[in-house]
This record gives sequence, C-alpha cells and structure tokens, in this order.
Amino acid sequence: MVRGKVQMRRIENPVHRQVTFCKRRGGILKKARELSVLCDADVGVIIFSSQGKLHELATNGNMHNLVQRYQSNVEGNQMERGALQRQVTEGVFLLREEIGLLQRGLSYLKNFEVIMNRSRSAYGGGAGEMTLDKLHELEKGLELWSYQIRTKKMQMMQQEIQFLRNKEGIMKAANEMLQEKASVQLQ
Amino acid sequence: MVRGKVQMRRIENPVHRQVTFCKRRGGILKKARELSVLCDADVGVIIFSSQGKLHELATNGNMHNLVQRYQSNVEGNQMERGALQRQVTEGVFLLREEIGLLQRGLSYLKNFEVIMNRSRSAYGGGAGEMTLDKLHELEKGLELWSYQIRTKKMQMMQQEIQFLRNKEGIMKAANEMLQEKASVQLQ
DNA sequence: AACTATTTATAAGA
DNA sequence: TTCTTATAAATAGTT
Repeated sequence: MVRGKVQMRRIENPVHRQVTFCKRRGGILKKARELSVLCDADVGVIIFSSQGKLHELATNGNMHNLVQRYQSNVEGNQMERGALQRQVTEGVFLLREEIGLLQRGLSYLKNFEVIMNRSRSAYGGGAGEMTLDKLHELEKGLELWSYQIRTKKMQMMQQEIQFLRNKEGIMKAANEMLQEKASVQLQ
Repeated sequence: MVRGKVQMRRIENPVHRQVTFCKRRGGILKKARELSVLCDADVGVIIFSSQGKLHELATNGNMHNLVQRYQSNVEGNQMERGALQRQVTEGVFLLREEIGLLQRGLSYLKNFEVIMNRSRSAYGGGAGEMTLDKLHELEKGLELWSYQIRTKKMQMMQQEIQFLRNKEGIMKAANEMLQEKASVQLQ
C-alpha cells in the first residue's frame, strides 16, 4: 500500500524502479489514449527506459506522421534535418556548377569557331599567326576547362563517398547501441 | 464533481472539451515528468489539440535529440536506405548526363576538324598544317583524357560504392541478428 | 481559477 | 509476475 506521498526522486531499488516503470508507463499511455478520444487530439508518447528500451504510442496510429508534423511545426527547415538534406542540396549545387562549366567550355569552342571562320575568309585560309595564337588560346581554355571539370568530378565523388561513410557511421552507432542493449538484457 | 464514470468518447460541448483538454494535458505532462524522474527514463510527449495547436514535453529538455534517437531506433533503417538509393541513382544519372555533355563537346571538336581539313586541302600546307596538327593533337589529348577520366572515375566510384554497400549489408545483417537476440531475451 | 465529490492510479504487500 | 488494497492523485462538474 501507499505509505505517504512518494518522494519525487529516482527509485534506487532496481526492482521497485522496474515495477514502477511498467505501471506508470501503462498509466501514461492510457491517459494519452483518453486525452486523444475525449478531446479529439493527436498524441504521441515516446519513452526510453533507463536501459534504452523504446516504448511508444501514437494515438493516430502513426508515429512517423506525427513526428513529421511536429518537425514541420517546430523545426522547419533550419534545424539539421540530417546530413541528407545538406547532401542533396550540395549535390544539386555541384551539378549546376558543373553544367555551367561545360556550357562555358562549349560556348568557348563555338566562339573560337566563329573567329577561325572569320580569319579564314579574311586571309584566304593561310592565316598563320592569328590562327596559331587563337589555337594557343583555345588550348589554354580547354586546359582550364578540363581542369575545372576534373576538380568538379573529384568533388562529386568525394561527396558520394562522404555520404556513404556517414551512412556507415550511423549503422555502426546503431549496431553498438544494440550490442549494449543485448548485453544489458543478459544480466 | 465527478458523477459516475466518464464515457470514453469525444466530448461534444466545445467548452467542456477545451477545459478537459487543458486539465488532462497538464496531468499527462506531470505524469511524464514523474516517470522520468522516478524511473530514470527519457520521455517525450507531443500533443496536437483539435485546433492543431502543438504542446510538447521532452524530459531531457531536448525533443530534437529524442526524436532523432527514436528515428534511429525505429525508422532509421528504411529511411536511410531509401535516401541512399536515391543518392546513388542520382549519382549515376549525373554521371551519364556529364558523359553525354563531354561526348557532345568531343563530336563538336571532331566536326571542327573536318572543317579545318577541308580548308587545308583547299589551300595546301604551311600554317594550315600546323594548325591542323595542333588541333589534331588537342583532340587526341582531349579524347584520351575524357576516356580515361570517364572509365577510371566510373570504376573507382563503382568500386567504392560497391565496397560501402557490402559493408552496409554486413552491418545490417549484424544489426538484425542483434535485434532478434535482444527481442528474444526480453521474453 | 478554485473547490470537492468521486473516480482513477498506484505503492507495497502477498 | 499478477492480484489486492490502502492511500495518493487526478479530475468532472460546479462556483
């Protein structure tokens, strides 16, 4: 039986703590369901026990949607929506930059052709100096262009690999957590 | 005063509903804080009223982290896998598009060479020859470069991605094993 | 918001 | 674990 008010501090006896956890957890989930029905509210409860075990309730039956709704209400776009969003944004940025480079390269070539055509008609096709200069110019331009594209490709690759490594890190962490969880439950 | 058990259905009177919502919401949040303190648990509560107003509590003071922890526990795998798939698909798409652009650039150069050849035949050697040799050299260099980059980067990317995917597969399998182990031990 | 008759939750014992 | 029960806590309806 209840002997006086319960002290609002951590229950030190692990057995008592575990029993109390089960009972009160049930109590909260029941209250959450009642609030949802009586007051037409959407309620989500997420509980991690001291041992890391997850218990959850979403009164609309879908915690994922509730969390999304929560995030769009509170966290919006600013907060770290995870590396994913940044990654994709970055990818689009790099792609645009690369397309820009390619377009500049092509338009450079096109422009060069116009000059060549002009000089050919002006000098009857023997156009030595001018043509050679222009060719050197073209070569320099193409070198720059190819260097820029090379750099851009490197960046894209780096990005791809970074993403996969991030993913690997997440899984590793999850793995370690599970391992810990499993070993705790063995005791 | 309370007259008999409350019927567990939506309260139709909006005033009563609103008042009950406030009271019970406070009750749940209090219970959540108590559970957290007494049992050393992390608790998060998200409540959307029928009017869509958000109320929340995270006993560790940070709902964002709690949601992340939740997602990595429950949703993490599927979501991240989807993102990964999209990312890789996007990467392949970008690469193809880039290759297309490079090929168009090259065929442009080739076309340009044909024009130059025509002008050389018409006006004999001299400066025309030099120009063509230069251009020919340039084209060969560009073609070789383009080919090498294309194949090598493709290979490297594919290898890296394959490697990381294998790793992911292994980790995922380990993960599932651990999860099963953990759930078995709970029974 | 404050009050209070009841119901509900739950701590400890069995 | 589950049931019991004494008691604390929550709360519906009222003011």
